[in-house]
Amino acid sequence: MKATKTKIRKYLTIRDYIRKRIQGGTYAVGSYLPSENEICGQFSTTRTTVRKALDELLKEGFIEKEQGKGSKVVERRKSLGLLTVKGFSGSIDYEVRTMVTEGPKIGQWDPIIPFILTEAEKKSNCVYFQRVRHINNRPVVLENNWYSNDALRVIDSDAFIEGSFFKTLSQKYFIEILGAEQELRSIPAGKEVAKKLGIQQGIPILHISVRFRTSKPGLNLYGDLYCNTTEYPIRNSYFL
Amino acid sequence: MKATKTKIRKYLTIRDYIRKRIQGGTYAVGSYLPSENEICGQFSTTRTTVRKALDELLKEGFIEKEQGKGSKVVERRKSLGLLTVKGFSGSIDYEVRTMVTEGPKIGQWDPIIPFILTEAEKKSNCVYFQRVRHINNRPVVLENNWYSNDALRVIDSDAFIEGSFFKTLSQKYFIEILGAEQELRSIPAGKEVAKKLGIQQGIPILHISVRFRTSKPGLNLYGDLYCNTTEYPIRNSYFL
DNA sequence: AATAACAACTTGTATGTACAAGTAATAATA
DNA sequence: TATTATTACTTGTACATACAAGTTGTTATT
Repeated sequence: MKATKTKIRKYLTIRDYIRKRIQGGTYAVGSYLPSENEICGQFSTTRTTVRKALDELLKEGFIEKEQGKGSKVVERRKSLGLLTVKGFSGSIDYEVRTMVTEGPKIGQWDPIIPFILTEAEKKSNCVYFQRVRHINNRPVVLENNWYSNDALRVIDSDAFIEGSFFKTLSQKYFIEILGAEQELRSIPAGKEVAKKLGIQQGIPILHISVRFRTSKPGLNLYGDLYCNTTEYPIRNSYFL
Repeated sequence: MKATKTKIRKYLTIRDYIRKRIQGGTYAVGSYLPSENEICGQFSTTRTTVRKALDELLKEGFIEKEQGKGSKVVERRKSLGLLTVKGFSGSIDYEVRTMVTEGPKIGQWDPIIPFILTEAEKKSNCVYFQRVRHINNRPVVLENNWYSNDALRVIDSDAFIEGSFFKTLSQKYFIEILGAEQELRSIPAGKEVAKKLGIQQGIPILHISVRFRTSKPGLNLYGDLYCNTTEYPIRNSYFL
């Protein structure tokens, strides 16, 4: 018999402790963590172990280190290679306003999802919602989202922190995005999409199917995006 | 006066030593590196330092570790979030055949590049070449590439290892891709692109502008890709 | 007042040691 | 023969310590 001996590993304990405080806002973005020696004191351990914990947070994109100064909490989104909408000319980030146009509500898994669902997901109901992202008051991205209702309950759109679903997951549920798989296609705008994005039918549209893996076991977020890239291209980047 | 004292750091020495042997094929993909203790012996140091070197190679995607077994050399492309062409249904990787259709030759910087060139690049001549990637003997991706001739000389396309430019850079010049920035757009196929991809004009095409950052200072690779995604979507993924 | 030296912090690199835990082949046992 | 235990490797975690190197504010000097 193999007992489920989840050996506690000190550096993971420290990592999780600090991460929760970053997610919850106790350690605010831009501020510095306690020094490595202070953390050593709190957990009665050595710098080797504390530094291993901080290395994890560094890899995960929660902090960055500055020799002689300390470990600074950073805006995590920047360090992930997530797709973002950016202005066509120049590098100005445009203000994106997000409107929830449907749900969240319980529905059926849409066969448009090009990823193979897990057995658990297939058996589960699915939560669906739709959003439209506006730039300069014009609709640019139509986004459908699904996730398993067994893995996470329905969250009312009014409860979205700053209108952001991901931010809500992080700050209220301590759920983080660990990675994603994407499929990109160029397609002519269909009737529905054209209507919702206020463009002519047939205009080339960037279609993105994405599966986000999260830190919550069993929870994947599926997305189906239609982007009007004529004015605002989609950008992403990643570095070692 | 501040002397340029490039303090040698042992773990970087070890990292570079092993990396070159991976790049050059001395440590083949799929094989295991010498054990940490053996490396300790070679460099007369301790496991702490060797492990730090291996951690770097892990981050860079050159190896993966297996407890109780060793450190295995892996195909690096898989661990980078680079865009790859995948089959529409199923997860089979299709065989992609690449044909160099122009160059490499010295030419002008094309104003289509949407990234801001460095001063050094602007002043330098630029090396240009064009490739068409085929799947099942049908053209799917048209790719234009540029780089500064001051940073890297012209490489004859006959010298491409297995037809791959990136593989050539790694194995012959020890130059690695550190990251990339991309812009994605959906556009109607123009006359030239339609002709080279064997499709009708106006069909939606995925247009990707990309800048690859490399490990060689001053060397960026610029790409301008036109992908026919009707049969084969573009995929990429990234994980922490 | 401006500058230089210092002190007190921070993170970075490195040594040395010990034991836990996973893997694989071998030896002992039923 | 088939199973189990042992052994000898591998990587993983953790301790304790030391000094290098970068940052910042204070103190002493000019």
